[in-house]
Amino acid sequence: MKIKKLHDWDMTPSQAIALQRELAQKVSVCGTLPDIHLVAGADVWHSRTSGMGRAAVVVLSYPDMQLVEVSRSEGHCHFPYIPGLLSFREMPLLLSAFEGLENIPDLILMDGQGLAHPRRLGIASHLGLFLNKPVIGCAKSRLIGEYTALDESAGSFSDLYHNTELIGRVMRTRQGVNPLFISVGHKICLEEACSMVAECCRGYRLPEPTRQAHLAAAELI
DNA sequence: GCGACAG
DNA sequence: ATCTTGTCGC
Repeated sequence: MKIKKLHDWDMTPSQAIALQRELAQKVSVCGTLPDIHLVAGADVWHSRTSGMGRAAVVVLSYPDMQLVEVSRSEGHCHFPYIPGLLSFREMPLLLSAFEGLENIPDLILMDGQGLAHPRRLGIASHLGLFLNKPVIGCAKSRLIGEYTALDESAGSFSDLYHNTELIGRVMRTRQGVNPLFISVGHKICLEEACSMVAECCRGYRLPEPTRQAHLAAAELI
């Protein structure tokens, strides 16, 4: 798929933070979804020894959740992992993988936060600006925000707040497992983001697009 | 100053 | 995140 070049990636952490503050103003935190036929999942795998990484994007049919396409991209990761600056480490590879995609997804589930970020520009929101598509942030753990304990049962949830601001939702997708941290990435509202994640689950903790992207990044697909 | 901290 | 088999629990 075609991707517009918003900006370069060669910058210092403090420049990256300034850029995040600017880009956050362009994020669309609402929007009605179009008809969904294809849903993509994206994830990045990192080697512990070499500085190499591998991004994987999978496209699944909706609501069947059948694998339609896999696109991967490998390379060296230049930017270090710094909490709050994840996209500057993972996005260059991720965008290469999206460029190789032939089937254009209607919606993307990204492994990581969207608005649930100190400057409201987690990797899911950042990705949404590049792709100009609806993106949902679907993280496996918390970056920021507070929430009250949720029930152990599948489907239970709790709102995630940063001070008084609602920034996401903590959702148990399966009984007895740790919850997921869902937040708006781009061009979607929190309610729709949560219902889409729930509709993409097939008995596992992770929704199928994210789960299969994780497998594809580890070359298990 | 100290602890917390997506992947 | 990565390295990794069996093992414990629902």
